[in-house]
Amino acid sequence: MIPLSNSYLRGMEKVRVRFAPSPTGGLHLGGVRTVLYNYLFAKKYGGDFVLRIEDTDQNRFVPGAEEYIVECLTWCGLIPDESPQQGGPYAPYRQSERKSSYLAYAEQLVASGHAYYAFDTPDELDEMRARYKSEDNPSPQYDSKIRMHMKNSLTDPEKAKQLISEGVPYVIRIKMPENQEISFTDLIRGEVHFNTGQSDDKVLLKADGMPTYHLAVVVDDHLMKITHAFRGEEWLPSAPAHILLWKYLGWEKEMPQWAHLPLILKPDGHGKLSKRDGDTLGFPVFAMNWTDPKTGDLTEGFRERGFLPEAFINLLAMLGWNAGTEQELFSLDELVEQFSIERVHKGGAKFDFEKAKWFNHEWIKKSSNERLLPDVKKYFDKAGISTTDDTLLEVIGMVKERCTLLPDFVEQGGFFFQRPVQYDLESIKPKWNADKTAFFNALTEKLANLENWEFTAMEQLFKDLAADMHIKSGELLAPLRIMLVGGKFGPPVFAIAVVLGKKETMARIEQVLQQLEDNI
RNA sequence: GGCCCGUUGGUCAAGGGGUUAAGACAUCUCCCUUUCACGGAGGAAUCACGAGUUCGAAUCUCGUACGGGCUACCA
Repeated sequence: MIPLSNSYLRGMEKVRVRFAPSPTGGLHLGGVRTVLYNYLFAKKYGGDFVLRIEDTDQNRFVPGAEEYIVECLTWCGLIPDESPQQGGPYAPYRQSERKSSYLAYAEQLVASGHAYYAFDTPDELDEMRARYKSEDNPSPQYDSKIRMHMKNSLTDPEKAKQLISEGVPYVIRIKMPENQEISFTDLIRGEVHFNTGQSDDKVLLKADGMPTYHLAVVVDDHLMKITHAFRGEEWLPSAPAHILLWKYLGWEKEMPQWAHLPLILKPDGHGKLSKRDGDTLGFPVFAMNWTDPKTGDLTEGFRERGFLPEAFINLLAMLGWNAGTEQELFSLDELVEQFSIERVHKGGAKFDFEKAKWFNHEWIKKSSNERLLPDVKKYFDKAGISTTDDTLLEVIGMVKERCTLLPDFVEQGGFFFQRPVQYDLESIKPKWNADKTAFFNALTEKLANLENWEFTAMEQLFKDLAADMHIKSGELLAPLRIMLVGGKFGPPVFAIAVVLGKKETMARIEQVLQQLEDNI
């Protein structure tokens, strides 16, 4: 933990950050990276990381999505200090459960003249947009120029009172100043300036009584004492409205410091990465598999694709941040220690799946066999190959440098536990002859009598026999490999034979010898 | 359209007035390895453009171009 001396840390106040997803579906790469940067920042300064569920939109609510998000965070090792599941001093952590508290704040804003009631129906809003739409203004907004032509408590206060008493549905909108400069310091971008005349009068409280994101973030960030707000760059345009809200509610001194994170872009750089890109480009964009409860559609996740959480976190961290050194491989602890918000990039990064795989490959190589065991075992189980921990541990050690994704272990190590389903006979048949048959017959005999079943003894025996029979051992090694492994891959042949054991090694040689005889 | 943000090899990027403009992924060549990998050596490849400031600009300023985001009773 670092002393609270940086300029962006106010005094001795405890750092508190939050990740506030809305439970509408799978958790996207960019979402996890936002969590990660939040988490790293909080932990670096000994602060708290809170998970708050922004389920204010009943229409978009998807059952199971919240549980899914929690599971993703657990898989990644980014455990919140406070959440709907664990609770905490500022519970509840689901905005739907805090519904009752927002109305008062919205009304306070109306009372102070910073917000107003609006009664326009969706159809009337459409009509307004259609009416003001022009080439110069393709998307008209409900703003300071237009609001006086609409149905609200600004245009007709008496009527508004009446409508409310009659129970006519209404929304509460913020009254954006006509022409006011708003500046703030973004931790990543520096000074950012806006003119309020460009922003619309955003709805703060919806007709169903639920707050919109705009009201809910500021109220909850305030109530939960959030000190630093990290979110995607797509929120930058609405930041002025949020800043105004902090001011109008009288909380300006406690406003969190903002940091708008760069976006993660499609590999071709056109637009932000979305769920559909994963489907078309052949790589996952979600952290874990997500099944849409309505359609039943499955979208693949990094976890199921065979990524280690360590690698997933690592590659995400490097998408928009680096330590300024040549180090690229970081554990979560190292990231916590070295992360610095000032080294986060301003520009979006195009996602490169090849590099992502490289990170996983590196993490597989540097992880202990014991660490890998449970994950690898799952894939063997899934393939219906039974293993024993002792042997699997050994096999993992032998093949891990050849594995990029977890499922590769089955491909690279399956033959240790099961006879190959197919033998690549084609690559040995052309050069096969009676001498070689004789050699392998002699070999099995000698092997049967070999007392110490270990690498050098076997290799010596093999070479001596080849020399005796005047055959180059190089021409013999390839067939032997195929007999044991099925194809031209894998660790050194004699190392494989050691693990296979005498009985199985000889059985495989004899089996293929037989097949060769039948075939030629 | 308007507003905002951005721009160093194909990709991630270091570098913040004077550098042969790091490193990694991918790619190519070679070495190691009687397989596949790992590993090692090397190659090709970059400061969007135009002005300005300066003895000197990838670095500072301004324009332009291009890219992205936002422009909902979604977040």
